[in-house]
Amino acid sequence: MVRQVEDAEAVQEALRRRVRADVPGPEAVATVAGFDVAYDTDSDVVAGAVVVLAAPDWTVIASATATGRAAFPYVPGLLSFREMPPLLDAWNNVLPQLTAPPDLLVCDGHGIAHPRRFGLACHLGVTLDLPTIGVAKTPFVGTHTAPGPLRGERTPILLDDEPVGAALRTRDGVREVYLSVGHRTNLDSACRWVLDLCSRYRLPETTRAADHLSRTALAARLRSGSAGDARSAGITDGSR
DNA sequence: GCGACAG
DNA sequence: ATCTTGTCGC
Repeated sequence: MVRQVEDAEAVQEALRRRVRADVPGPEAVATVAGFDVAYDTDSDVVAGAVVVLAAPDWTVIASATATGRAAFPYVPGLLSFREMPPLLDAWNNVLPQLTAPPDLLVCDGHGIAHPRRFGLACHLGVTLDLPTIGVAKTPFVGTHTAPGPLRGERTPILLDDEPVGAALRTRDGVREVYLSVGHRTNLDSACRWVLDLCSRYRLPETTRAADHLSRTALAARLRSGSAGDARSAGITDGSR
């Protein structure tokens, strides 16, 4: 497993140079995709989910899941190697439902706020070559002070004296979220769109919908035994 | 050397 | 991530 870790870190070092974290973000966002993975710790079964929401009210217009077995352990700093396989499978399942790629991707976890500046959001963004933001529920690396209590207030997350993300208050009085650029956008734009996605709850609608779907898919997969049918193959119908 | 450590 | 009861608040 030591070897597995060293290889993964080498892959990160190689791919990190493709990350674009200081470029203009999407001007307009017609559709945004949310990504999440649910786990069954006993069986090692995982379920990845992708949801696509449409502006301006972020209604779910498409979604898909994919289930499988975790092929990589959870190692802090190497989360993407655990979550990318189910997420890419779910992505491939949702693509046929779309007429155009989403303008923005939002995933659970960090982007460049990462020990090697290459968190899950970077890996996903670089792989799919689309604007991507990482939104995490807890800090990972760097330091920050508490932002003010009102929606929209934010403070920088500093790592080696560099701003790599923001602690952002998405609703008045709630605990902040920790966001960072994944790929092809910048911090201001990322904060702007995350706030737009948080009109009712602390977490973005993308995260909530993807989280719900991944849990549902995992439960369904655990309920209906072995591989072979459409569900265990990961083929799920999109909403509409 | 000793902890901390996204999900 | 996941395991879990009650409880506070809109």
